[in-house]
Amino acid sequence: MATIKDVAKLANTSIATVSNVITGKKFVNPDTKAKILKSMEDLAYQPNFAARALKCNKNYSIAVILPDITNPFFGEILKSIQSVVDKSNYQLMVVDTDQSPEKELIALNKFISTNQVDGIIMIAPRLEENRFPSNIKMPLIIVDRPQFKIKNNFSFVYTDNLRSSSMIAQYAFNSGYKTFACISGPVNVPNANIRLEGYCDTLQNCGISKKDIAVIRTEFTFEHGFEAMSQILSTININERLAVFVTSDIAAWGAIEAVKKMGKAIKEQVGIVGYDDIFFSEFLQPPLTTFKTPTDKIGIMVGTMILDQLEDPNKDSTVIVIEGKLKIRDSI
Amino acid sequence: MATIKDVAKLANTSIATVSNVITGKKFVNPDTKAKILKSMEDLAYQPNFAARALKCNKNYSIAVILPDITNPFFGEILKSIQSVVDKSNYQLMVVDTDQSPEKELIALNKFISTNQVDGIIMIAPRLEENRFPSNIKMPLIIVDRPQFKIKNNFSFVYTDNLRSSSMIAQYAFNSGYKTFACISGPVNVPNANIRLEGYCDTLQNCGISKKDIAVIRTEFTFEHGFEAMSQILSTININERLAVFVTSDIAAWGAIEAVKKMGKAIKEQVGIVGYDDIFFSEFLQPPLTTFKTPTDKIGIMVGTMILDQLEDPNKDSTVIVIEGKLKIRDSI
DNA sequence: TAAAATGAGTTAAACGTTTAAATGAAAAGG
DNA sequence: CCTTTTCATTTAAACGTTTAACTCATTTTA
Repeated sequence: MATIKDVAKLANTSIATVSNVITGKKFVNPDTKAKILKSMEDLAYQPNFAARALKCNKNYSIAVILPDITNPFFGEILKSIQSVVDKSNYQLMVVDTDQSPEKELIALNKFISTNQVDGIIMIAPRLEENRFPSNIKMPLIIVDRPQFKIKNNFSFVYTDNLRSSSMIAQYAFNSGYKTFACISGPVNVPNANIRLEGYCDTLQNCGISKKDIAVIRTEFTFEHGFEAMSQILSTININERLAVFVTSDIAAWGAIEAVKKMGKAIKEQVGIVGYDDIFFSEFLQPPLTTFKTPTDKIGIMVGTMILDQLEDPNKDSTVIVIEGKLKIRDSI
Repeated sequence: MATIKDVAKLANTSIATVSNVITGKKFVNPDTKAKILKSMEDLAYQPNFAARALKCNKNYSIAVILPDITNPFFGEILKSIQSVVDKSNYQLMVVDTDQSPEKELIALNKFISTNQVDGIIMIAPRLEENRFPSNIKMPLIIVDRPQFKIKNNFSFVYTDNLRSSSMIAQYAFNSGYKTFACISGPVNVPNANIRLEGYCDTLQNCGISKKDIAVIRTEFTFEHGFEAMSQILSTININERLAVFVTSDIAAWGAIEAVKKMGKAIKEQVGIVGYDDIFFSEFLQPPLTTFKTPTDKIGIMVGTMILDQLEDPNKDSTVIVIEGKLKIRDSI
């Protein structure tokens, strides 16, 4: 592997001048520059990453910590982040934490202390606010989770889950449903709590008593959605139309299949509304009404923000709320 | 950030001795060692990644280049690779190439020349054999794609797609289907070609003429599967039971929905068999018969192999063929 | 008892960059 | 015509490690 030294020798200049043409931070005589460029070309020279990182205290790497790469929702955000980061010379290091807050913390601490990355993006972390290290010196963006209450210098990019679940409740109520249920995610997922809250509060404003709303907390999977829905149907006596807000599309799909299996009619008897709008939601039978979290916009925002912050280290952290959209299809 | 120098000063030793306890390559007096360990603890010392990388010519990073992170199939493999790499002190750099051979080549060349990674894993690359750079000095593992014909020093981990699609054909034939079709992937995906080949060859051995097998080549998506299946149904006159091999589960799902929409009965009139066995295949209506590519085994194998090769640089490259399994469910 | 071997630790060079400070030739100023 | 300024380039230090070569005290060997 050719080094800057080899280039300098071949071009008959000093290392410093070669460095100057590489970084472009100083003027160098066009002739000299051409000679150096040619030498670099000839030797297929590529600057050594580690040397540069050591000297500049910059690794041109960004960590992305996410709960489950198998979930297309996170995949879409990651892909969208990459689409903007690709245009810079940063690389993404990806860590799948298997939905474990402990693994999130381990990964976070590792990246903070070893300085192998220049910035960190955490997508939908489950770690409790007060367990986040307070001495984080590099840009940290928290995605798909609302701004923390406790003091910090993190950036946030998220959709307003309170508002969206309120819209969902309102839509269900307006569609003539009389009884209501909610199958929400695990209690350690902040957004699962917020969605439940927004749904219930709004229904209450519509005159539905909170204690009449059946609530199940469970994981975001097909099986758990199926299971929870079965349980609701076997518990509740549906005399009137029942609306169920399932706070993730994948679980909503499970719920739909459970309803079908019990021989009930979707929409006529039991309405289902999901959350996220992942790629298959429009293909379900019936197509799932759900709230779209715009993964593409989020990713682009996050990518742009972190590059900005890396560019200008004393740029302030920011909080961005992105607008989602209720996708009305045919399940409620 | 504390450096090795600070640790040495606090422990009242030389930096070399500190380095010796860090690397563990030389014996150091237990007392001294304890003192140093304590100092490291007190200063929350973490070795600087870049310095180490520069000196040792090792970055403790592995690149993973894959076509589409949004596809759970690739996500599962990645996750499984990570599960083993996590136990070492390597990190994964992930690049999504958007199914573009050009982007694959760009990413590959970048990683080869900048030495920011110590090894490369390519999952299901579409790049033509002869376009792979020949001067790759680091371990390269190619996953889910058969061994190249041309000379190289790459490792391969894959399932025998010829054999599995042969099994599929045989199963379809034995199940009493009389007419046959195949909806396979893009022509630049080697496995799509192989699956088609295995299917057709085996049917031919069963006495089905190749020219009687309807073939459509299209992308691996729900929409394309739906589209292709609709086309087949509107073209072919089904007097006898039709078996369709759709070479990816996601497209197979689309195909199922198309059959339903046309008012035909799955299995009785049109049988569908998929490929991959991704997470939702068992939940489809009817549950999809498909060939399971064991993403977990593959990932573990790949992770183990690359760590082995990084450990011992003059270890030979290897070729591993992993056994998959026909998952018989209810769609054919 | 002198010479050789061992053991634990230190010194200093090296990895490949960037960059502040130094150089020295040419241009501008008085 | 000598002094100052400007400009392109070079010299050398620095980033934080690892490691080969060295040191020096202690133990072993003959």
